[in-house]
Amino acid sequence: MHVTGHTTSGSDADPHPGQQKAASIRDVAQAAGVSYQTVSRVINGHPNVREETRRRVQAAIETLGFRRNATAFALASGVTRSVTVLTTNTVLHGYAATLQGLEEASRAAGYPLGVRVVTPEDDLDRTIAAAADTGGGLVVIGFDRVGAAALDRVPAHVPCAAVVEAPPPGRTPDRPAVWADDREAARAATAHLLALGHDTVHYVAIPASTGTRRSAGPRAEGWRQALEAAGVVPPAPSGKGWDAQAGYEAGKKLARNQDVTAILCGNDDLALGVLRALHHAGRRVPEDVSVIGFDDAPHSAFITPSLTTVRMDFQGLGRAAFGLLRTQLDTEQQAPAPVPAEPALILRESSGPRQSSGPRDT
Amino acid sequence: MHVTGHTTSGSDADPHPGQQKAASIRDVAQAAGVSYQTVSRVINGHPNVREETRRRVQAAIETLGFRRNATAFALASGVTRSVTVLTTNTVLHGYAATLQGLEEASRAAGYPLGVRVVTPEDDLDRTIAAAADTGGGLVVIGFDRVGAAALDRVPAHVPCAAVVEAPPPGRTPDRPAVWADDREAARAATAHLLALGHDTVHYVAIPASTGTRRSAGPRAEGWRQALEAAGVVPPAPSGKGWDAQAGYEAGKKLARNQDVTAILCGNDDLALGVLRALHHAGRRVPEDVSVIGFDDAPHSAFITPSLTTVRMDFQGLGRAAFGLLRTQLDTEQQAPAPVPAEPALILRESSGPRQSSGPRDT
DNA sequence: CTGAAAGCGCTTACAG
DNA sequence: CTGAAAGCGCTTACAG
Repeated sequence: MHVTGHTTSGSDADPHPGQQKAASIRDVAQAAGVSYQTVSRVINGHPNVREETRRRVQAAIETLGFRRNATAFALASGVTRSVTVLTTNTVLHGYAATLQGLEEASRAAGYPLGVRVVTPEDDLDRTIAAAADTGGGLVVIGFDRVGAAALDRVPAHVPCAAVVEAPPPGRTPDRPAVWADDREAARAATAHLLALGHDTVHYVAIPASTGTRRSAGPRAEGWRQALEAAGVVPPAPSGKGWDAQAGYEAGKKLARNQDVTAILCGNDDLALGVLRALHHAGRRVPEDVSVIGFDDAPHSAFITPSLTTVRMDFQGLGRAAFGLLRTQLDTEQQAPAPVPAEPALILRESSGPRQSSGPRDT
Repeated sequence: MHVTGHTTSGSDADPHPGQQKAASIRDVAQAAGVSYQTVSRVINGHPNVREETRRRVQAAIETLGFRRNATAFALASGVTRSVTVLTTNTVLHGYAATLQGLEEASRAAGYPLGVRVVTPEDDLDRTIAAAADTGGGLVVIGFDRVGAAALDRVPAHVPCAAVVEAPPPGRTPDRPAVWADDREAARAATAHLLALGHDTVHYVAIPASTGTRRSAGPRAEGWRQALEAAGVVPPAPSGKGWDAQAGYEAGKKLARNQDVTAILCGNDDLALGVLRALHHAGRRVPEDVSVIGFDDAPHSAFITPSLTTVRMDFQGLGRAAFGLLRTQLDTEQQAPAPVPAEPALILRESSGPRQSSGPRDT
């Protein structure tokens, strides 16, 4: 049964929630016997304040429990130290982990963090403007089409950093951005399966982040490159979505084809669905089919069979993106943004050598 | 390989990022040939404005791309429509899904949403004060000890709503709060296993949210009640953590005991670990052991065996909590907060009748 | 229906 | 080293 609590003080109509008003800079000044300007100097750490004066002001601040009004500060100074992240999703592993990294970094730096989800139905420009109105800067997560579109539409004067898929070789994003080399990681994962004796590797794709262009995304490209480098004609990729259900659909079809002995998936959720479909079809993993995922989501090490996958340092990307934004927001010298870890292939139970057992007679 | 992009306009030293200043209320007034006060009336939808005047102001607003400065509005009006959520975690299913619901609801209402993670190392009071300084209200996620402690320390004058575990029967939280009846859900899940013929049900617990009190949390209590109602002495609960690794540790021990034929877990991650441990020990699920989880995380339907679990409407809780906060922030009449769905037992492959096969001879 | 004044709580120059 | 003034962009009463 669902239940809701009551309101604390009962009355809905009372616009004055009791409690005295917060102390202002002038209250402190009066208590310390100085002008409020001097209080401003103290709370901003200005050098030119006599030691004893500073002490007196500090004492008054403590006593009154003064905290500088952030809104007034922002309005008067024109600086807003805050970040709002624009993303299409907050729960899928890649997004959630990136968000986690952003939160960590913003917390360490003392920046408030805002989050706004953008959906395909939204008026992108309105959403961006509203987020920018908050002051501070934007970090946009551009892993998918809508996210990438949002990034494209951020006005040039708005401080902004992005975390994106690996851009095409030689190309560099228009905006400050961070990414991991998932193209190379996909290539390496595919090459690994080939080296295991598989004739080819099938690919279950995540949706592309680019619009109508030729690109199918870095992961698909890396997969294709590895195949072509081995003289193998890439089979048609499948997959229409991000989640396990989409993986299941794609997996059902692949499972029917006895020639399929190795599958690379665009993320671990897809791989989970593929595994399930393979199980339903009675095909063993890794004996009959090898499966490799992407991202190393938390559950991937614990499912059975445990999932071979490419570990991605999304948290690191989030932290780095925050660093990139901060250099635009804060003129003071600051520690360089931490460097994310490289993607790494994690070998587990779901992949193995091609078994030369059964011939291709379905 | 990790790579970072460049900054857009090159120069780090340029404090003026080009672009003209945003239009103010006065700019609009001048363009429309009225006083800025009239502009204020128009943007606030005041009734007493001549239709033609309104139109002229609107036109000027469009032309200049005016957007009301949120900071100035907040300072002058004293109202801040924003929420910041205080949580100990953003990625575990229950937390992430609650956050998702909060984001949805805040977006629908046009409220900016902030997120701040609190850790045991933090000075709670400082963190809370900083979050409250942002203006607006707080929503605290009190599923665990640190979250519950944070909730306790929110000053009385700060608008605040919480999402918590089910409180002890008859007790009601000090603050406006929402919760689901997971006590009853745990009772029902346990009763279901008993009805399936299992002699007893073991419990792998999530950490308790209360401090040193007697309570082990509603889920543990519901489990215990169901056992006692059936005249079964509850075995000692296990589990020391939230994640699959903790479940694996607990599962290893339970797997050794051949008397164990049914296990209820405090969440799906723990259940995943338990499943893995059972697999390693060669005990089949559900033939030898039935396992039931809690929460219905996204992957639970796709693992093998698929997980019987209690579905929790965390998103609904998030939405409801936002509604509870909004009534404190906004005096205008508003639609009542949506009611979350009841917890529901979802039967899948991991649970089944007690097999009377082997006797208890280990 | 519309304008001129005062103020939200702070900061940034300007004077001593 | 410290104070008095003006202003950030808006709103809320007060006058017409």
